[in-house]
Amino acid sequence: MTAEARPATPPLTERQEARRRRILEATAELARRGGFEAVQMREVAEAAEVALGTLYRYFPSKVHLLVATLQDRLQQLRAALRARPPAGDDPAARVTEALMRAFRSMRREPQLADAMVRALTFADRGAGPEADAVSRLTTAIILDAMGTGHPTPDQLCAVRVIEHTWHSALICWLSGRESIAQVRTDIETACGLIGPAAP
Amino acid sequence: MTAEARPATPPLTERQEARRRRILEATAELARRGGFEAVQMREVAEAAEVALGTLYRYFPSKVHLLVATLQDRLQQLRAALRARPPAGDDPAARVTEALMRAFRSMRREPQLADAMVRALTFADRGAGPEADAVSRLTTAIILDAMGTGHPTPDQLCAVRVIEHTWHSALICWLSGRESIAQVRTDIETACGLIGPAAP
DNA sequence: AGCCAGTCTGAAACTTGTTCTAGATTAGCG
DNA sequence: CGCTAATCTAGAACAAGTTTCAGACTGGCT
Repeated sequence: MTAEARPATPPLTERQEARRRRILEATAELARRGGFEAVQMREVAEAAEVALGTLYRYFPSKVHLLVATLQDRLQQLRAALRARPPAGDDPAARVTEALMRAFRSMRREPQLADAMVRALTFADRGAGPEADAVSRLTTAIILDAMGTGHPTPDQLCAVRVIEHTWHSALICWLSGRESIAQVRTDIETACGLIGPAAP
Repeated sequence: MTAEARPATPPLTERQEARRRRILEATAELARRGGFEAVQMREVAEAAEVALGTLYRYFPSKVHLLVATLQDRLQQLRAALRARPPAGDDPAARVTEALMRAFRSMRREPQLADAMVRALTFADRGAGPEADAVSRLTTAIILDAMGTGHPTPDQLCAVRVIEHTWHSALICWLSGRESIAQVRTDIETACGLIGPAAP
Protein backbone atom coordinates (compact mmCIF):
# COMPACT_ATOMS: atom_id res chain seq x y z
CA MET A 1 0.00 0.00 0.00
CA THR A 2 2.86 2.33 0.71
CA ALA A 3 4.38 1.81 -2.72
CA GLU A 4 2.28 4.31 -4.63
CA ALA A 5 0.99 3.18 -7.99
CA ARG A 6 3.88 4.72 -9.91
CA PRO A 7 5.99 1.91 -11.28
CA ALA A 8 8.39 3.45 -13.77
CA THR A 9 7.71 7.15 -13.31
CA PRO A 10 10.81 9.06 -12.29
CA PRO A 11 10.05 11.32 -9.32
CA LEU A 12 8.73 14.68 -10.44
CA THR A 13 9.97 17.95 -9.09
CA GLU A 14 7.55 20.22 -7.34
CA ARG A 15 7.09 22.45 -10.35
CA GLN A 16 6.49 19.42 -12.50
CA GLU A 17 3.93 18.04 -10.12
CA ALA A 18 2.25 21.44 -10.19
CA ARG A 19 2.24 21.47 -13.98
CA ARG A 20 0.73 18.03 -14.11
CA ARG A 21 -1.97 19.09 -11.71
CA ARG A 22 -2.69 22.28 -13.63
CA ILE A 23 -3.07 20.25 -16.80
CA LEU A 24 -5.50 17.82 -15.20
CA GLU A 25 -7.45 20.71 -13.70
CA ALA A 26 -7.71 22.51 -17.01
CA THR A 27 -8.79 19.31 -18.71
CA ALA A 28 -11.56 18.66 -16.21
CA GLU A 29 -12.75 22.23 -16.43
CA LEU A 30 -12.93 22.23 -20.21
CA ALA A 31 -14.60 18.82 -20.22
CA ARG A 32 -17.19 19.92 -17.69
CA ARG A 33 -18.20 22.69 -20.01
CA GLY A 34 -18.32 21.01 -23.38
CA GLY A 35 -17.55 17.30 -23.10
CA PHE A 36 -15.09 15.37 -25.17
CA GLU A 37 -14.86 17.72 -28.12
CA ALA A 38 -14.37 20.79 -25.95
CA VAL A 39 -11.16 19.30 -24.60
CA GLN A 40 -8.84 20.63 -27.26
CA MET A 41 -5.18 20.14 -26.74
CA ARG A 42 -4.28 23.72 -27.60
CA GLU A 43 -6.86 25.03 -25.19
CA VAL A 44 -5.78 22.69 -22.43
CA ALA A 45 -2.22 23.83 -22.92
CA GLU A 46 -3.19 27.48 -22.82
CA ALA A 47 -5.45 27.11 -19.80
CA ALA A 48 -2.74 25.19 -17.95
CA GLU A 49 -0.13 27.78 -18.98
CA VAL A 50 2.03 25.18 -20.58
CA ALA A 51 3.41 24.81 -24.08
CA LEU A 52 1.71 22.34 -26.37
CA GLY A 53 4.85 20.26 -26.57
CA THR A 54 4.99 20.05 -22.80
CA LEU A 55 1.40 18.90 -22.62
CA TYR A 56 2.33 16.10 -24.99
CA ARG A 57 5.34 15.24 -22.91
CA TYR A 58 3.15 14.73 -19.88
CA PHE A 59 0.29 13.01 -21.69
CA PRO A 60 1.14 11.47 -25.03
CA SER A 61 -2.38 11.86 -26.43
CA LYS A 62 -5.80 13.26 -25.74
CA VAL A 63 -6.96 9.79 -24.78
CA HIS A 64 -4.15 9.40 -22.26
CA LEU A 65 -5.01 12.77 -20.84
CA LEU A 66 -8.66 11.97 -20.34
CA VAL A 67 -8.04 8.49 -19.04
CA ALA A 68 -5.64 9.96 -16.50
CA THR A 69 -8.40 12.35 -15.48
CA LEU A 70 -10.74 9.41 -14.99
CA GLN A 71 -8.13 7.63 -12.94
CA ASP A 72 -7.89 10.69 -10.76
CA ARG A 73 -11.64 10.79 -10.21
CA LEU A 74 -11.84 7.11 -9.44
CA GLN A 75 -9.17 7.46 -6.82
CA GLN A 76 -11.15 10.23 -5.14
CA LEU A 77 -14.29 8.16 -5.40
CA ARG A 78 -12.63 5.19 -3.83
CA ALA A 79 -11.39 7.32 -0.97
CA ALA A 80 -14.90 8.70 -0.44
CA LEU A 81 -16.29 5.19 -0.37
CA ARG A 82 -13.69 4.09 2.13
CA ALA A 83 -14.55 7.04 4.31
CA ARG A 84 -18.27 6.28 4.24
CA PRO A 85 -18.72 2.69 3.11
CA PRO A 86 -22.02 1.42 1.70
CA ALA A 87 -24.15 -0.04 4.45
CA GLY A 88 -26.20 -2.83 2.88
CA ASP A 89 -26.71 -6.19 4.55
CA ASP A 90 -25.50 -8.44 1.79
CA PRO A 91 -22.58 -7.94 -0.59
CA ALA A 92 -24.80 -7.51 -3.63
CA ALA A 93 -26.65 -4.61 -2.07
CA ARG A 94 -23.40 -2.97 -1.02
CA VAL A 95 -21.89 -3.25 -4.49
CA THR A 96 -25.07 -1.86 -6.01
CA GLU A 97 -24.95 1.07 -3.66
CA ALA A 98 -21.29 1.74 -4.34
CA LEU A 99 -21.85 1.75 -8.09
CA MET A 100 -24.97 3.85 -7.84
CA ARG A 101 -23.01 6.37 -5.84
CA ALA A 102 -20.38 6.37 -8.54
CA PHE A 103 -23.11 6.82 -11.08
CA ARG A 104 -24.52 9.74 -9.15
CA SER A 105 -21.17 11.47 -9.20
CA MET A 106 -21.14 10.99 -12.96
CA ARG A 107 -24.60 12.48 -13.25
CA ARG A 108 -23.44 15.55 -11.46
CA GLU A 109 -21.03 16.35 -14.30
CA PRO A 110 -22.35 14.51 -17.30
CA GLN A 111 -20.16 16.29 -19.81
CA LEU A 112 -17.04 15.44 -17.90
CA ALA A 113 -18.22 11.86 -17.55
CA ASP A 114 -18.85 11.72 -21.26
CA ALA A 115 -15.37 12.93 -22.08
CA MET A 116 -13.66 10.52 -19.71
CA VAL A 117 -15.67 7.46 -20.61
CA ARG A 118 -15.55 8.06 -24.33
CA ALA A 119 -11.79 8.35 -24.04
CA LEU A 120 -11.62 5.12 -22.09
CA THR A 121 -13.64 3.10 -24.56
CA PHE A 122 -11.67 4.60 -27.36
CA ALA A 123 -8.39 3.66 -25.76
CA ASP A 124 -6.66 1.14 -27.96
CA ARG A 125 -3.54 -0.86 -27.34
CA GLY A 126 -1.60 2.40 -27.31
CA ALA A 127 -3.18 3.43 -24.03
CA GLY A 128 -3.25 -0.08 -22.64
CA PRO A 129 -1.50 0.43 -19.30
CA GLU A 130 -3.58 3.48 -18.40
CA ALA A 131 -6.84 1.76 -19.29
CA ASP A 132 -5.65 -1.18 -17.26
CA ALA A 133 -5.12 1.00 -14.23
CA VAL A 134 -8.68 2.26 -14.51
CA SER A 135 -9.95 -1.28 -14.75
CA ARG A 136 -7.99 -2.33 -11.69
CA LEU A 137 -9.33 0.63 -9.76
CA THR A 138 -12.88 -0.25 -10.66
CA THR A 139 -12.33 -3.83 -9.60
CA ALA A 140 -10.88 -2.63 -6.33
CA ILE A 141 -13.90 -0.43 -5.69
CA ILE A 142 -16.25 -3.35 -6.24
CA LEU A 143 -14.20 -5.69 -4.10
CA ASP A 144 -14.06 -3.06 -1.34
CA ALA A 145 -17.83 -2.92 -1.40
CA MET A 146 -18.21 -6.68 -1.33
CA GLY A 147 -16.18 -6.76 1.81
CA THR A 148 -15.42 -10.47 1.57
CA GLY A 149 -11.81 -11.20 2.35
CA HIS A 150 -10.40 -12.99 -0.65
CA PRO A 151 -12.94 -13.63 -3.36
CA THR A 152 -13.50 -17.03 -4.93
CA PRO A 153 -12.89 -17.51 -8.65
CA ASP A 154 -16.65 -17.52 -9.19
CA GLN A 155 -16.91 -14.23 -7.44
CA LEU A 156 -14.17 -12.79 -9.58
CA CYS A 157 -16.13 -13.78 -12.67
CA ALA A 158 -19.17 -12.06 -11.25
CA VAL A 159 -17.10 -8.98 -10.55
CA ARG A 160 -15.92 -8.89 -14.12
CA VAL A 161 -19.44 -9.12 -15.46
CA ILE A 162 -20.54 -6.40 -13.07
CA GLU A 163 -17.71 -4.26 -14.29
CA HIS A 164 -18.63 -4.83 -17.91
CA THR A 165 -22.22 -3.98 -17.13
CA TRP A 166 -21.34 -0.84 -15.24
CA HIS A 167 -19.10 0.33 -17.98
CA SER A 168 -21.40 -0.39 -20.89
CA ALA A 169 -24.54 0.84 -19.14
CA LEU A 170 -22.74 4.08 -18.45
CA ILE A 171 -21.96 4.48 -22.12
CA CYS A 172 -25.55 3.74 -23.09
CA TRP A 173 -26.80 6.30 -20.62
CA LEU A 174 -24.32 8.90 -21.84
CA SER A 175 -25.41 8.47 -25.44
CA GLY A 176 -29.04 8.70 -24.43
CA ARG A 177 -29.75 5.08 -25.24
CA GLU A 178 -30.65 4.03 -21.71
CA SER A 179 -32.53 5.73 -18.87
CA ILE A 180 -31.30 6.21 -15.36
CA ALA A 181 -33.81 3.67 -14.11
CA GLN A 182 -32.51 1.15 -16.59
CA VAL A 183 -28.95 1.72 -15.51
CA ARG A 184 -29.98 0.97 -11.95
CA THR A 185 -31.87 -2.15 -12.99
CA ASP A 186 -28.93 -3.37 -15.05
CA ILE A 187 -26.54 -2.91 -12.17
CA GLU A 188 -28.90 -4.63 -9.76
CA THR A 189 -29.34 -7.51 -12.15
CA ALA A 190 -25.62 -7.94 -12.61
CA CYS A 191 -25.01 -7.70 -8.88
CA GLY A 192 -27.46 -10.57 -8.48
CA LEU A 193 -24.60 -12.75 -9.70
CA ILE A 194 -22.81 -12.27 -6.40
CA GLY A 195 -25.53 -14.15 -4.61
CA PRO A 196 -26.24 -14.00 -0.88
CA ALA A 197 -22.81 -15.61 -0.55
CA ALA A 198 -21.25 -17.26 2.46
CA PRO A 199 -22.05 -15.78 5.89
CA MET B 1 -41.66 -7.77 -40.74
CA THR B 2 -42.40 -6.82 -44.32
CA ALA B 3 -41.69 -3.13 -43.69
CA GLU B 4 -37.92 -3.18 -44.09
CA ALA B 5 -35.95 -1.24 -41.52
CA ARG B 6 -35.71 1.85 -43.72
CA PRO B 7 -37.95 4.47 -42.20
CA ALA B 8 -37.12 7.71 -43.90
CA THR B 9 -34.72 6.60 -46.63
CA PRO B 10 -35.97 7.45 -50.09
CA PRO B 11 -35.57 4.49 -52.44
CA LEU B 12 -32.14 4.42 -54.04
CA THR B 13 -31.56 3.90 -57.70
CA GLU B 14 -29.54 0.92 -58.83
CA ARG B 15 -26.38 2.94 -59.30
CA GLN B 16 -26.80 4.45 -55.88
CA GLU B 17 -27.28 1.07 -54.29
CA ALA B 18 -24.13 -0.04 -56.06
CA ARG B 19 -22.22 2.99 -54.80
CA ARG B 20 -23.35 2.35 -51.26
CA ARG B 21 -22.25 -1.24 -51.52
CA ARG B 22 -18.86 -0.27 -53.00
CA ILE B 23 -18.33 2.13 -50.13
CA LEU B 24 -19.12 -0.48 -47.50
CA GLU B 25 -16.90 -2.99 -49.30
CA ALA B 26 -13.99 -0.56 -49.45
CA THR B 27 -14.46 0.31 -45.80
CA ALA B 28 -14.38 -3.31 -44.72
CA GLU B 29 -11.34 -4.02 -46.85
CA LEU B 30 -9.36 -1.09 -45.45
CA ALA B 31 -10.44 -1.92 -41.92
CA ARG B 32 -9.42 -5.55 -42.33
CA ARG B 33 -5.94 -4.41 -43.20
CA GLY B 34 -5.25 -1.71 -40.66
CA GLY B 35 -8.12 -1.31 -38.25
CA PHE B 36 -9.81 1.92 -37.29
CA GLU B 37 -7.07 4.32 -38.25
CA ALA B 38 -6.55 2.72 -41.65
CA VAL B 39 -10.09 3.62 -42.59
CA GLN B 40 -9.40 7.08 -43.92
CA MET B 41 -12.21 8.87 -45.59
CA ARG B 42 -10.14 9.92 -48.60
CA GLU B 43 -8.94 6.37 -49.12
CA VAL B 44 -12.40 4.93 -48.76
CA ALA B 45 -13.65 7.39 -51.33
CA GLU B 46 -10.85 6.57 -53.72
CA ALA B 47 -11.18 2.81 -53.29
CA ALA B 48 -14.93 3.04 -53.81
CA GLU B 49 -14.41 5.30 -56.84
CA VAL B 50 -16.56 7.99 -55.37
CA ALA B 51 -15.90 11.64 -54.59
CA LEU B 52 -15.27 12.59 -51.00
CA GLY B 53 -18.38 14.73 -50.94
CA THR B 54 -20.45 11.79 -52.11
CA LEU B 55 -19.06 9.56 -49.42
CA TYR B 56 -20.18 12.13 -46.89
CA ARG B 57 -23.58 12.31 -48.49
CA TYR B 58 -24.04 8.58 -47.98
CA PHE B 59 -22.47 8.41 -44.53
CA PRO B 60 -22.28 11.66 -42.62
CA SER B 61 -19.19 10.67 -40.62
CA LYS B 62 -16.56 8.01 -40.18
CA VAL B 63 -18.45 6.71 -37.19
CA HIS B 64 -21.66 6.37 -39.18
CA LEU B 65 -19.76 4.57 -41.88
CA LEU B 66 -18.25 2.02 -39.54
CA VAL B 67 -21.40 1.51 -37.54
CA ALA B 68 -23.24 0.85 -40.79
CA THR B 69 -20.57 -1.73 -41.61
CA LEU B 70 -21.15 -3.37 -38.25
CA GLN B 71 -24.87 -3.38 -38.85
CA ASP B 72 -24.24 -5.13 -42.13
CA ARG B 73 -22.16 -7.82 -40.48
CA LEU B 74 -24.64 -8.37 -37.71
CA GLN B 75 -27.40 -8.90 -40.24
CA GLN B 76 -25.32 -11.53 -41.98
CA LEU B 77 -24.50 -13.11 -38.64
CA ARG B 78 -28.12 -13.23 -37.66
CA ALA B 79 -29.02 -14.87 -40.95
CA ALA B 80 -26.30 -17.46 -40.42
CA LEU B 81 -27.59 -18.18 -36.96
CA ARG B 82 -31.12 -18.56 -38.25
CA ALA B 83 -29.89 -20.96 -40.89
CA ARG B 84 -28.02 -23.11 -38.39
CA PRO B 85 -29.34 -22.29 -34.91
CA PRO B 86 -27.34 -23.09 -31.78
CA ALA B 87 -28.28 -26.51 -30.48
CA GLY B 88 -27.94 -26.37 -26.70
CA ASP B 89 -30.48 -27.88 -24.33
CA ASP B 90 -31.22 -24.83 -22.20
CA PRO B 91 -31.54 -21.19 -23.27
CA ALA B 92 -28.37 -20.12 -21.47
CA ALA B 93 -26.27 -22.62 -23.38
CA ARG B 94 -27.81 -21.57 -26.67
CA VAL B 95 -27.16 -17.89 -26.04
CA THR B 96 -23.60 -18.64 -25.05
CA GLU B 97 -23.08 -20.59 -28.22
CA ALA B 98 -24.60 -17.85 -30.36
CA LEU B 99 -22.37 -15.21 -28.83
CA MET B 100 -19.29 -17.36 -29.03
CA ARG B 101 -19.98 -17.90 -32.69
CA ALA B 102 -20.26 -14.17 -33.10
CA PHE B 103 -17.02 -13.80 -31.22
CA ARG B 104 -15.35 -16.32 -33.48
CA SER B 105 -16.34 -14.33 -36.50
CA MET B 106 -14.77 -11.29 -34.88
CA ARG B 107 -11.58 -13.20 -34.21
CA ARG B 108 -11.33 -14.09 -37.85
CA GLU B 109 -10.90 -10.40 -38.72
CA PRO B 110 -9.73 -8.68 -35.58
CA GLN B 111 -8.74 -5.43 -37.25
CA LEU B 112 -12.14 -5.07 -38.82
CA ALA B 113 -13.78 -5.90 -35.52
CA ASP B 114 -11.63 -3.30 -33.83
CA ALA B 115 -12.64 -0.62 -36.28
CA MET B 116 -16.34 -1.38 -36.04
CA VAL B 117 -16.51 -1.73 -32.28
CA ARG B 118 -14.38 1.33 -31.59
CA ALA B 119 -16.67 3.31 -33.83
CA LEU B 120 -19.71 1.99 -32.01
CA THR B 121 -18.44 2.85 -28.55
CA PHE B 122 -17.38 6.21 -29.80
CA ALA B 123 -20.79 6.94 -31.24
CA ASP B 124 -22.27 9.83 -29.36
CA ARG B 125 -25.71 11.29 -29.60
CA GLY B 126 -24.93 12.29 -33.17
CA ALA B 127 -24.99 8.69 -34.31
CA GLY B 128 -27.77 7.67 -31.97
CA PRO B 129 -30.20 6.02 -34.39
CA GLU B 130 -27.51 3.92 -36.03
CA ALA B 131 -26.09 2.77 -32.72
CA ASP B 132 -29.60 1.96 -31.64
CA ALA B 133 -30.15 -0.23 -34.64
CA VAL B 134 -27.02 -2.20 -33.76
CA SER B 135 -28.25 -2.59 -30.22
CA ARG B 136 -31.63 -3.83 -31.39
CA LEU B 137 -29.97 -6.31 -33.71
CA THR B 138 -27.84 -7.67 -30.90
CA THR B 139 -30.89 -8.03 -28.69
CA ALA B 140 -32.69 -9.82 -31.48
CA ILE B 141 -29.81 -12.25 -31.91
CA ILE B 142 -29.84 -13.08 -28.23
CA LEU B 143 -33.60 -13.47 -28.13
CA ASP B 144 -33.47 -15.69 -31.19
CA ALA B 145 -31.02 -17.93 -29.39
CA MET B 146 -33.10 -18.03 -26.23
CA GLY B 147 -35.98 -19.33 -28.25
CA THR B 148 -38.56 -18.51 -25.59
CA GLY B 149 -41.64 -16.94 -27.10
CA HIS B 150 -42.10 -13.61 -25.36
CA PRO B 151 -39.53 -12.94 -22.66
CA THR B 152 -40.46 -11.89 -19.14
CA PRO B 153 -39.26 -8.52 -17.81
CA ASP B 154 -36.67 -10.36 -15.75
CA GLN B 155 -35.40 -12.06 -18.82
CA LEU B 156 -35.16 -8.76 -20.62
CA CYS B 157 -32.98 -7.45 -17.80
CA ALA B 158 -30.80 -10.48 -18.12
CA VAL B 159 -30.56 -9.92 -21.85
CA ARG B 160 -29.45 -6.37 -21.31
CA VAL B 161 -26.73 -7.40 -18.92
CA ILE B 162 -25.61 -10.08 -21.34
CA GLU B 163 -25.46 -7.51 -24.06
CA HIS B 164 -23.42 -5.14 -21.91
CA THR B 165 -21.06 -7.96 -21.05
CA TRP B 166 -20.67 -9.09 -24.62
CA HIS B 167 -19.98 -5.60 -25.76
CA SER B 168 -17.53 -4.63 -23.05
CA ALA B 169 -15.73 -7.96 -23.05
CA LEU B 170 -15.23 -7.57 -26.76
CA ILE B 171 -13.64 -4.19 -26.22
CA CYS B 172 -11.37 -5.55 -23.52
CA TRP B 173 -10.29 -8.37 -25.75
CA LEU B 174 -9.65 -6.01 -28.66
CA SER B 175 -7.43 -3.80 -26.56
CA GLY B 176 -5.55 -6.79 -25.27
CA ARG B 177 -6.87 -6.43 -21.76
CA GLU B 178 -8.70 -9.72 -21.66
CA SER B 179 -7.92 -13.20 -23.01
CA ILE B 180 -10.17 -15.28 -25.20
CA ALA B 181 -10.78 -17.66 -22.34
CA GLN B 182 -11.84 -14.80 -20.14
CA VAL B 183 -14.26 -13.54 -22.74
CA ARG B 184 -15.85 -16.98 -22.84
CA THR B 185 -16.05 -17.15 -19.07
CA ASP B 186 -17.57 -13.70 -18.86
CA ILE B 187 -20.23 -14.57 -21.41
CA GLU B 188 -21.01 -17.82 -19.67
CA THR B 189 -21.27 -16.07 -16.34
CA ALA B 190 -23.62 -13.45 -17.71
CA CYS B 191 -25.71 -16.06 -19.46
CA GLY B 192 -26.13 -17.73 -16.09
CA LEU B 193 -28.61 -14.96 -15.38
CA ILE B 194 -31.07 -16.52 -17.75
CA GLY B 195 -31.40 -19.50 -15.46
CA PRO B 196 -32.74 -22.89 -16.46
CA ALA B 197 -35.98 -20.98 -17.08
CA ALA B 198 -39.49 -22.30 -17.42
CA PRO B 199 -39.99 -25.58 -19.27
C1' DA C 1 30.90 30.22 -10.98
C1' DG C 2 30.62 27.47 -15.15
C1' DC C 3 28.96 23.57 -17.63
C1' DC C 4 25.99 19.71 -19.10
C1' DA C 5 21.80 17.26 -19.81
C1' DG C 6 17.35 17.42 -19.63
C1' DT C 7 13.14 20.28 -19.84
C1' DC C 8 10.18 23.98 -21.45
C1' DT C 9 8.57 27.37 -24.89
C1' DG C 10 6.74 29.26 -29.18
C1' DA C 11 5.72 28.51 -33.59
C1' DA C 12 5.34 26.16 -37.74
C1' DA C 13 4.29 21.95 -40.17
C1' DC C 14 1.88 17.75 -41.05
C1' DT C 15 -2.25 14.56 -40.91
C1' DT C 16 -6.83 13.33 -41.32
C1' DG C 17 -11.83 14.22 -40.48
C1' DT C 18 -15.10 17.47 -42.20
C1' DT C 19 -17.10 21.33 -44.94
C1' DC C 20 -17.67 24.15 -48.95
C1' DT C 21 -17.86 25.58 -53.89
C1' DA C 22 -18.28 25.61 -58.82
C1' DG C 23 -19.07 23.08 -62.52
C1' DA C 24 -20.35 18.38 -64.87
C1' DT C 25 -23.77 14.42 -64.92
C1' DT C 26 -27.89 12.11 -64.26
C1' DA C 27 -32.80 11.05 -63.50
C1' DG C 28 -37.34 12.04 -64.08
C1' DC C 29 -40.85 14.38 -66.79
C1' DG C 30 -43.60 16.85 -70.14
C1' DC D 1 -35.94 15.90 -77.23
C1' DG D 2 -35.24 19.60 -73.82
C1' DC D 3 -35.82 21.27 -69.05
C1' DT D 4 -35.14 21.20 -64.14
C1' DA D 5 -33.79 19.53 -59.81
C1' DA D 6 -31.05 16.52 -57.63
C1' DT D 7 -26.75 14.24 -57.51
C1' DC D 8 -21.89 13.63 -58.38
C1' DT D 9 -17.03 15.20 -59.05
C1' DA D 10 -12.68 17.53 -58.23
C1' DG D 11 -10.42 20.15 -55.43
C1' DA D 12 -9.66 23.81 -52.14
C1' DA D 13 -10.27 25.14 -47.48
C1' DC D 14 -10.85 24.55 -42.55
C1' DA D 15 -10.37 22.27 -37.79
C1' DA D 16 -8.10 19.82 -34.36
C1' DG D 17 -4.77 16.10 -32.95
C1' DT D 18 0.04 15.31 -33.33
C1' DT D 19 4.97 16.08 -34.54
C1' DT D 20 9.00 18.70 -35.06
C1' DC D 21 12.58 22.16 -34.25
C1' DA D 22 15.46 25.90 -32.72
C1' DG D 23 16.36 28.36 -28.93
C1' DA D 24 15.68 29.66 -23.83
C1' DC D 25 15.60 27.98 -19.15
C1' DT D 26 16.50 24.89 -15.00
C1' DG D 27 18.63 21.84 -11.90
C1' DG D 28 22.36 19.33 -10.55
C1' DC D 29 27.45 18.78 -10.55
C1' DT D 30 32.18 19.93 -9.98
